[in-house]
Amino acid sequence: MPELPEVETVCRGLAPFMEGRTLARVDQRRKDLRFPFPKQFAKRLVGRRVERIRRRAKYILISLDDGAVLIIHLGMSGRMTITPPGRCAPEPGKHDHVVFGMDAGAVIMFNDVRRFGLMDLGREDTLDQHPLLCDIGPEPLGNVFSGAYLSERLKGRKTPIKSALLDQKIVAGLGNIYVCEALYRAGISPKRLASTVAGVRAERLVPIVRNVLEEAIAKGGSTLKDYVQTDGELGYFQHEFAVYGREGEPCPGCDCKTSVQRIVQSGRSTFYCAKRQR
DNA sequence: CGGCCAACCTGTGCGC
DNA sequence: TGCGCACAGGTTGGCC
Repeated sequence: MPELPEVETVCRGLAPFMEGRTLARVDQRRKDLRFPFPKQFAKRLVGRRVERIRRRAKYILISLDDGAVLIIHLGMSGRMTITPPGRCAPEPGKHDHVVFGMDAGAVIMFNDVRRFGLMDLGREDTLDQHPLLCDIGPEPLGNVFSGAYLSERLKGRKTPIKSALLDQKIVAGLGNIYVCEALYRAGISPKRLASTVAGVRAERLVPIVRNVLEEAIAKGGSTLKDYVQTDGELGYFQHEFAVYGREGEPCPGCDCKTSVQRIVQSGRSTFYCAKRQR
């Protein structure tokens, strides 16, 4: 379920178990995910101390004490499992593709059924130029992402606003769920051409996108603790969505019979209220 | 270049 | 019970 808020939550969950600790053991259990692993992957990681964990777009960035950065993307089905120090880690299963053993005893497993995820190694000092990161747009929670910025980027775009917001070059980290939710809150139809959102609608949309993401991060943070305590799974907390996955249900606050509709846009489900979103 | 679609891969749930 | 199909939260590469 990894969009920006989930990836942020995973980063925060990993940090206490990895930051300042050394990678004592790295077990790479297959040769590729979406792409092949880099050469000498495990070997280049073992013995390195983790300095910092952070997120950029939907990427997890783990900087190491030799200037390398482990870049991880969870794809559609990737997840991280943590077994805290002192507890017995389960045997890796069929879809546990990488196992990280920390010197303090924590065991972190990367699990990804569909293998749309990826891992790569970059350099801290040139990370901006890394092929996976160099074309990505501004963070939606940062200062660059303003009404003026979004407006400018939507100008002249003939694609639906839904598709434009999913475009990681325009803004980083939004996925199918949070785009649906943000457009619902903003009262903007997902079918509306992006160019017609430039201007006042874009000004309105930007703070709504921020709020949707911040709320989701806050909820992730509050459920995170419990998850690590119980079965160690990170990234699988259930949010309550207004429209996503609610086809046929009345949307919150709708007094009419109009219910949430599901349509398909460029091959992906969009959920929206045709009455409230224009 | 902009925009659309298929493809990557596995699992699950539903209709017949 | 089994089969086939639709669908799943992401991204890319190829085509027009």
